[in-house]
Amino acid sequence: MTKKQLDIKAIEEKWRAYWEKEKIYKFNPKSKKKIYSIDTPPPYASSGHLHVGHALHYTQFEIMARIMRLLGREVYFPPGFDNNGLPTEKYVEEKMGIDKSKTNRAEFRKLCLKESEKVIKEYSDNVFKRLGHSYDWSLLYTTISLEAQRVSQMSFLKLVKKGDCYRKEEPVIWCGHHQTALAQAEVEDLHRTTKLNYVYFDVFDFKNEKVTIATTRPEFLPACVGVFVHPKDKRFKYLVGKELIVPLFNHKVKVMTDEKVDKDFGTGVVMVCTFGDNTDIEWWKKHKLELKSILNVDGSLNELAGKYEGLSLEEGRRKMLEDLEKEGRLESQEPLEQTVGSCWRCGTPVEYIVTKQWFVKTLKYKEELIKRAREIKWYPKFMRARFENWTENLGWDWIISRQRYYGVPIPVWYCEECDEVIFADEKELPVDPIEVGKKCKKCKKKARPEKDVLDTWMTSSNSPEVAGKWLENPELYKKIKPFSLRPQSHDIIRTWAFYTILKSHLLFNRIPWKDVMIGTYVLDPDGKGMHKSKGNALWADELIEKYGVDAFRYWVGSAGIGIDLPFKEQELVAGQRFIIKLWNASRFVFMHLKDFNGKKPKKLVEIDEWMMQKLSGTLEKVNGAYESYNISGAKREIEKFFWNTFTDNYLEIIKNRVYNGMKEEKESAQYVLYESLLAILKMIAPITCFITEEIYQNYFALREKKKSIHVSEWPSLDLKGSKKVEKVGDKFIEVLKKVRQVKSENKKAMNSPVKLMLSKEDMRVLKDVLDDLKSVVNASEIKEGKFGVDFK
RNA sequence: GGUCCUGUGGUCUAGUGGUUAUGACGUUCCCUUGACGUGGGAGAGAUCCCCGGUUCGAGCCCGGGCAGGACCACCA
Repeated sequence: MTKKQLDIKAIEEKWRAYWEKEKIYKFNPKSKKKIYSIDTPPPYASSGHLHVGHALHYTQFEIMARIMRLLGREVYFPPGFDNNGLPTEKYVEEKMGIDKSKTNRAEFRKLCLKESEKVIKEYSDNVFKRLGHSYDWSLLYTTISLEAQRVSQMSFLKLVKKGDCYRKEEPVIWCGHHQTALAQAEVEDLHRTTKLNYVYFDVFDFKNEKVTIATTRPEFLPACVGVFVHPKDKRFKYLVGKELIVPLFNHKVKVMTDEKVDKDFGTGVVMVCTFGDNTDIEWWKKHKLELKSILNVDGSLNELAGKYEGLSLEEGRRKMLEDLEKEGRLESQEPLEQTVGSCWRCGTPVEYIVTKQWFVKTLKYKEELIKRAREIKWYPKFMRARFENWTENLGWDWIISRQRYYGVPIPVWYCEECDEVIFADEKELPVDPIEVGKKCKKCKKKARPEKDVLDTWMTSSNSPEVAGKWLENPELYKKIKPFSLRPQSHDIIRTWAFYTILKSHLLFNRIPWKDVMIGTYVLDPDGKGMHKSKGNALWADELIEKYGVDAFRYWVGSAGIGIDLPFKEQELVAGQRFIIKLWNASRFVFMHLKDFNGKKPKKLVEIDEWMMQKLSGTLEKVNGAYESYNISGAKREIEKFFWNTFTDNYLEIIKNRVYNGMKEEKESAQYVLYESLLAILKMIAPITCFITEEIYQNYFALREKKKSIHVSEWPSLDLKGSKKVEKVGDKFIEVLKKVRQVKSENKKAMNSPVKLMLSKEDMRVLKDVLDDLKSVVNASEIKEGKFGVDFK
């Protein structure tokens, strides 16, 4: 027999092209099958270079799509790309070397769109198609498409109509670098060491009386609007109601009390500024303090900062500290570990400024949202706790307006005269208000278009509606909603999952999807998070180049859902071995199926029947694991069955029969070889999709008459298992193992000839399978007696 | 500070109150058998993080620790 080398790359290319040409994964809306729809996470379309964590995540639910197809569902699996928002803006600015604030919005958006298209093409080819992903490409969507904009704007208008969306002047979280408002979910912790400064304040009308206040943000002195002490703090009782003079700026502020003051922090006296932090906002609202906004939108100090105007906060702080020191007002400084909020994109510490923004009501729906989330099945279950934890702790309504250039425009105009808000008509969506003139209905004056855009989550939260063509094809949408599955990673439960559940609840009064599957989070081999900046990120394309896609997918298949997984290259080696083994086992099987008549024999040889029983049991277990998103559990079962039962044992047992056996015994083995190999291929096909297709097409396709193994049906074996056969087979394997052990102990080859002695009991059990036993252990005879292996 | 997850041979991992505690990688020894040496067989290697408790019986359930991780909150 000539060695047939496996050319993995050629196989991958061949079937990739075939699947695309034959539209194997096309969704058929007329199908009678139950629909399984996937609300895919649209990746940011950036470069085609993908790190293993992402590649694993996307492949993980892609495997689910294949599984559901195999289990008889009509799978709706649209690919999507997110090219809406800051990352795209930044990418275009950097690549083109332009400053977006110096171009006009329409032009900049055009550039972004053009760039996105290129990137999407690159990404689709180099990543998704390369990895063998089974999307229906005719359903491709992007978050910046006109249709996505329409959905996003429509959802906005509907929420406004329902009274769940409002515009209000509020302090908002602000990124000075990006010059935009941020949502709570976009803020990340930044640990740093700063200085706690002890500063003297004079007490008004109290000669020589001074109060020391500890502050980490002296640059906010011009915005100081009040001073607080704890109501039960005896040290400062005398101060309450008096006024202090703010150093450097000399305006007076009142001393008040609040329970929230920590007596033991600093000096126990706190200044409130508008706004240095969250507590400032809380006290400002609660005690109805004056508003002194000292920040420009770029984070620099404005005219209220007097001679410090125009300085950045950092510079302002330095200057003010210098001046405080000169005046002898800086008593001391001490280092302080603190955590501040920062922009998740650029790391700039966030500030708070007061502007008019659009909000979606969320706080009043907390409880309802938690109830909704309980209607959804979470895989793994404990991930729901993250959602509940986040929802319970929410402190702000969702701010949806962003001061950015590129994004979905907010479809409103404001009357210059009466400040009346003019909303777009549902029929004219999508609309960019900048490009459309509107007049105020009341005063007939020209209206000013809104320049802000919607938070990108405003669109992403309607991914089921975009992917499912809510407005474009309502008939279709009706069929596939609610979606069957939302696959996503755990770090965006508080954003993507949260906002999607919120939007679905508000717009449709139902859940967006039935199941949520949280993907595996990949760590580096030492168990640390992978980051480009840390230099420990591993690239999927390099691994695929080295081991092949199937080996990579094999590794993906071994990952448990919702847990962290340190990357081990070793797993890819194991995958490679598995693929080669599968290939060789198949070659062996086909060698002996050349004259197979394709019929099920009237009677199977006992060991063959046992094999079919084992197969049937495996199919059942794998089916159950697959249905509950337990890919790794299923994979373990398949592997155990394939490697252990099928190749190591069964193939060895029937060897002699298929080479030299009588017609009936050979036909029995042929039938079982055919059925069990086909079943193995199908079971593992969702994971290693290329090699299984290759093997299927080489032999099975002719008889099975399906275009691809990936649109074939789950094997159904009509079997009546008998306890007796099971017992015989298991005993057979037990004896086989014992003989192998003796041979190994005696340093003999596995095919060395022996004479075998079996106990009376074993003889009785094995009486119908002695021929197979004889051939597999190469025994010239089997006699009754005390168990023994004789090498003479 | 709150919530959640995870601690099982050297490494990774399965484990659903009763298993000689699963498998893989590594390691040692043997076998160039007619699919495969990228193979086959055998072996060594585990006080199941610690301390209590429930139970006839705990890796698994409960309580308390310890360690690692994630998410969130607070920080004047």
